[in-house]
Amino acid sequence: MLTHAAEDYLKSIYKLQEKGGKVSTGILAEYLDVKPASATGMIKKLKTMKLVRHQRYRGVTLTDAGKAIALEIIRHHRLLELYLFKALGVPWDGVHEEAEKLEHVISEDVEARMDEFLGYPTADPHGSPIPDKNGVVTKTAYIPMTDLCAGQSCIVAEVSDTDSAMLRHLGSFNLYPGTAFRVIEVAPFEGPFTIDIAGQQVVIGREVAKQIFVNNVEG
Amino acid sequence: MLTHAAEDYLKSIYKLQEKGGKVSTGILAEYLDVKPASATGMIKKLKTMKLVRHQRYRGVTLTDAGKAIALEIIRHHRLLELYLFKALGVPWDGVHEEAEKLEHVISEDVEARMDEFLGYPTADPHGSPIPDKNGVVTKTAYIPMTDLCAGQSCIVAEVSDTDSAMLRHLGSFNLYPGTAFRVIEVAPFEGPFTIDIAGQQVVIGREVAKQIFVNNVEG
DNA sequence: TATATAATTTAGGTGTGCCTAAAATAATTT
DNA sequence: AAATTATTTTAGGCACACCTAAATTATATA
Repeated sequence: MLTHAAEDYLKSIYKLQEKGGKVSTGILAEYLDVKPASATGMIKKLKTMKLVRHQRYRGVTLTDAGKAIALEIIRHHRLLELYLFKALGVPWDGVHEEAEKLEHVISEDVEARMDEFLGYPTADPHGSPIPDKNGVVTKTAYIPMTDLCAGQSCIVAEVSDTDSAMLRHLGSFNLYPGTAFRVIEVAPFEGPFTIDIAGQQVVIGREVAKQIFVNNVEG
Repeated sequence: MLTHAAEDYLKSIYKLQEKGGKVSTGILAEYLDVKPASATGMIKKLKTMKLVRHQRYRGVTLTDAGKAIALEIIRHHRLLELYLFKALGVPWDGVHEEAEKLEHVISEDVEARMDEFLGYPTADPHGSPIPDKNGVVTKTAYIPMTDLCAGQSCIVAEVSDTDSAMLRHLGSFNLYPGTAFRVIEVAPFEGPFTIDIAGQQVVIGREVAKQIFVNNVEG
């Protein structure tokens, strides 16, 4: 069995390589809030286990074995998030933190039971896809909210799950995956978005909008 | 926050001192499957944190602070066992192992939600009492099954939770806390018990009987 | 091309929790 | 009381996952 830290590294490498191919030690270290030297050390360890490929100064990539483990951990995480949300009513801005600890500890048996209870779901409370038992992820190309123009309407598909204060903020006006809204105005010079959610007008800043991805864009 | 290992030590000291007052380093080490020298090391650490009292060669005891933490961990453990059993259908011979890992990781918030879901229960699937939020345990003096005589009937109150093979065995003839049975025969010279469970005759050996505690003895 | 800057790796160190082997202490037996 | 046995403690080590500081290597700028 791998250590928790090793699992976290694999998961992080997977996420970073999704948007950018090879992952540099520095980026990885920053993502994990760890010094680059620590990341180098773990990369070496993972390399001896044949879970990553690595060339000095050229970044890391996951091997198939490494990717399989990363996807398993991500599956644990997202199923847990959804379970905590639906079965225990944990608010959506709290599930990430909780799942972060549980994901390393839950057995395959308990995971399968949660999966069954939830009816074999495909997305977590933030809209991120849940890999299936075999590690297959169905990823859809969502549109960044920042690409929207005034007059367009859409449905929220996915929201970044890392910043719980932002999630509380979005929750306060019911902006969840599945929620529909229409863009009323986009202020010039990288300004904020004014949108209409079920008749309510809400202003959303650029930084927040960057974390929101949408679907079914019309108009 | 304490380390997982430290929490396990506190929990073990609590359980051992329940039946025997002061706990020797050797007994503690054996219970935790660790060398005595390792136990000495942890005891020293816990002493500097004022969680235990210790005199060389005279054993350890928990301080009030240490006891409070031990009871909190035990509460986590037993609530988790019951939750896994009732909400997710994990078989009773598997919940102990699973809870052992989860107890160190679950938040107070999730625990409170499980407690609410379960209707503020007072015993886990093995009949062990669940301490309340303030660390108060209502312990009842149960009777060891080995004290029973032929002709007596009773209700199962509690069963040791550590040996999962034995739990599977007991489960196979529906011997759970709450199950009623009547002693038909006790073989002489420390022999086995023959009992009647809902019309079925079952033979239970001494070693197994030692792990069973009963209630409401009649006849 | 030489030099400055940034990224990466090496080297050495910390705290935790475990280990073994040997020494010290206490309890038990003769 | 002395010797044996068992328990407990000390001493020294190991693996893990992190750290800082310095050296190396690559990239960008003058």
